[in-house]
Amino acid sequence: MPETLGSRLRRLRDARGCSLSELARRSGVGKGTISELENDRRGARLDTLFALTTALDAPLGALLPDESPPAAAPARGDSVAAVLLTSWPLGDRLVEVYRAALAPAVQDSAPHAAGVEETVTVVRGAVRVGAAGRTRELAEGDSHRYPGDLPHRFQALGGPADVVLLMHYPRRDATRDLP
Amino acid sequence: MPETLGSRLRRLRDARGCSLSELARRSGVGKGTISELENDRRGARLDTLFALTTALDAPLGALLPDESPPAAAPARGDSVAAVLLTSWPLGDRLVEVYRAALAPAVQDSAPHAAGVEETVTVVRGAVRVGAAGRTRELAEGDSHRYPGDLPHRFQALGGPADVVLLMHYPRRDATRDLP
DNA sequence: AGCATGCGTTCTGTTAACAGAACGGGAGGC
DNA sequence: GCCTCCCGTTCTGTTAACAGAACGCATGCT
Repeated sequence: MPETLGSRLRRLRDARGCSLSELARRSGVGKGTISELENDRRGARLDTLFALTTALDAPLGALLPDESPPAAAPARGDSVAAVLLTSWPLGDRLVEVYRAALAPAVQDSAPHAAGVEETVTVVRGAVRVGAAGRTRELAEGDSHRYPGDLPHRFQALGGPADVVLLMHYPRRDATRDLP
Repeated sequence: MPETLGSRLRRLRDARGCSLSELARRSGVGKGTISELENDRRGARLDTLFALTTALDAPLGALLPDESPPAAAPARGDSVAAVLLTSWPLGDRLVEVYRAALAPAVQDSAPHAAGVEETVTVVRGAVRVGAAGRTRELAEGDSHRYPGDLPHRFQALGGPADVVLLMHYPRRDATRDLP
């Protein structure tokens, strides 16, 4: 039986020893709504879920598919499998942290939006990475930063490698395009 | 401006260099829907958010209020607040990735177990960090690696700073003391 | 100039999520 | 027995999220 939103909600409510009617009272959400949510007879709006989890003193994530990184579709690439660990806004910018596994084959990457910077830190193995024509060879523990708005390339050397990839996105104005 | 769902969605989309129309095409969500979501003119259903984050290759959490759910309680020193993002075993070793916020005050750290290495990458601000007597000054985007089994020191320069911290433990049973 | 293409916003009709009322059922009290 | 509470489900009318079309505004191309 696949873990559905309704089952998670019911389990959470039961765990709190809270009746459906009482949850309706405390959360301000209608009884019928909760009943049909628990039986997967309808979808939910975000504000509804938020009202429910708040009343149950649980984080919103308690109702969501155990997404976290693993379920989040790994970024594509023939020889790169990247999983987003976290992202957070810093003022008007965005920072993302990936864990990535590199296969020995060469992986070329198209340029990203203007102003993006990437930083790679090798956790296992050795890699050659960087902007096209300016790649660097990194051993375990080494880091390299390069512009992400130019074509760039990943390549593990002598076996698979693991890296941590930091993406640094700039302000949302620049729209320069590339040759 | 207090970080709304619409702003997070727009930032995420911009970060991917994806136009609103293209996101509509890829996700199957109507253009009008996305436009009004980004301008906070309506709330969203969960399935809609899922379709959008999937098309953007991001976890659902990227759109939700920053409740930093899965991670353990922050480890803290006087001027360092670190949150474990992920850890994974590599053979007989262990790698941990932290996101850490540094206050301007100096934070000295006792040596860790022998063989531990740390790598710091600055995400915002500037820091001085490294083994005692051999610290380095890092600007935004810079990285520095140093031995964790010697006394070392963190210090944000000229305001609070954010860093990503990689811990490389030689043995798997090493404890997560920080920093 | 004119026409095309792509962008983001606003408009329009449909559908479904919602609150609350009505319903049926089990557990106690007297 | 009957009455009363509370439970969870189902029904009913309202409201708003939605898809898609229509719109206005840029930029580019001949």
